[in-house]
Amino acid sequence: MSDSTSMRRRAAHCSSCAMRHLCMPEGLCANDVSRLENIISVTRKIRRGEALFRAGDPFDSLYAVRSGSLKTLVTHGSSRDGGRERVTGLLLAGDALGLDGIGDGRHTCDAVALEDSTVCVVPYALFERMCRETDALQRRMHRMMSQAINRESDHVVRLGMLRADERVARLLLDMSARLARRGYAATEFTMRMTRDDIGSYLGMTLETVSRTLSRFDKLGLIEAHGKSIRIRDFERLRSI
Amino acid sequence: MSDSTSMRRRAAHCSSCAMRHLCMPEGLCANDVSRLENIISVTRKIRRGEALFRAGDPFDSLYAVRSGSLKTLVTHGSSRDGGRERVTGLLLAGDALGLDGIGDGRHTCDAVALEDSTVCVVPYALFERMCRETDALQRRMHRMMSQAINRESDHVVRLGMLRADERVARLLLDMSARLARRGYAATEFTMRMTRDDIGSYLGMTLETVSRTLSRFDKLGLIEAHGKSIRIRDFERLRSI
DNA sequence: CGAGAATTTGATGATGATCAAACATAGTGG
DNA sequence: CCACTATGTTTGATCATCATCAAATTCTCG
Repeated sequence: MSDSTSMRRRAAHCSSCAMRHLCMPEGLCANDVSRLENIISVTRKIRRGEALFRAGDPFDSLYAVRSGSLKTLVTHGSSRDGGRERVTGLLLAGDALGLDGIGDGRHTCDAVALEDSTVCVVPYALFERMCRETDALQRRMHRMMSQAINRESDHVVRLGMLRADERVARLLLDMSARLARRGYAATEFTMRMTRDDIGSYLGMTLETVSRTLSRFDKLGLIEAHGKSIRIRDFERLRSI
Repeated sequence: MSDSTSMRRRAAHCSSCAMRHLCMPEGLCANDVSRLENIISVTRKIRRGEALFRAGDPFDSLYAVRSGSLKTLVTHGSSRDGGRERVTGLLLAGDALGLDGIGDGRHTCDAVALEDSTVCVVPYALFERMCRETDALQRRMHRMMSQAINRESDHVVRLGMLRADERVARLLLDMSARLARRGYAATEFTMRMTRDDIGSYLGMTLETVSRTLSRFDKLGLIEAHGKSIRIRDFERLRSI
């Protein structure tokens, strides 16, 4: 563990926030919940721009975002542009991450903090064992992974058949909905990703992202000042 | 079950093909293997163009392709073009499918046969219970889902940052590699999807797919006669 | 405050979509 | 088995969208 990250025992905090999302203790008896809290008892801080893990790192834990936000990205070992990177995911508080590593025991993408963030660490070996013993937890795990698959496939659909302005509109609405679900304001939020990140995530250039946001602003759909976004007209944004 | 599909008990067949891929019996004792064979003992036939399941159908089984091939697609309940569909996956013999349904108990996409095909049916309730009892099987299940997530995210990357000809080249190489892994010829195969399906899968129009294949043919990279493809120059195809 | 990073905006051009029409192939019924 | 119709494929011509190049401006943070 580098000096730039710290580990702490925080069972109380974890169980009160991220764990509820990650593990959905519904159906777990008090005894199970306390065992689970024991497994998920370490918090890790990641400072803006730092990586929680990188592609190729050995996989040993899942994570749940406790505060802040992260992006996942793959570095495309490709043909001509030797190594452009591509943003594949945007994780907010409560989201689980690290599932990619289960496949071959190594992470397949980088996870980088978009702002100073904290995550709950879930040692996979322990978690897996507990899944086997507690059927509600196993069910929750399977559902979580299935939903991750569906999210990705939604994203594929969006990328493949929407125009640039439609993609941007969807992203804004998606952010809004996700934040609302977490109890934050749905109309006003901060896009932590740079225009470049957004472009990479949506499959377009940063200039097109910028132009699109400017246009939305002029049309009165949103108010965009740098990273801060305010949605003014959900209806028209949806109908784009 | 409609008359166009039939169900049969076929433990022997299933265990000898799809089950090996789906469940990777390594680490299972003889007793476990026989229990598993008992769970996966029904085969279902789907004729070309018919659906194994549709979005919205209640989820109760996973499937493993035993012969033939299928595509998965989502019908995009979208803004202006009221309901275009988008191909999200291409499944070959040995591939698992149906994982999308675990999330909310309903399938989120259609699975349609590209040719007359058969699948092994894996009742999920039984399978899930057995996962809980057999750790090797649970591990296999988790890895399978994780790999599904990674495959999708690869696809996202391809769609978002590759040009049309690069996407087509990747698809051909991907097909070739997957067939080779199954013991089929790597250089010569039949693309069961129509140009329209391919375009939908790769996020471009059928005309562009057709043009690209024609160009590859003229350049001596492949030989394309309708759906039959022969790869003539892997190196140059990779370097596109 | 100052330097590097990020953003905005403009001008231009290439890639791929769209429209259109000829052609091939496969499935169907006489 | 063949003709016929559906469906799928190829190819061409034109045009829109978005990428690229470039430069000015604003933001951020050390």
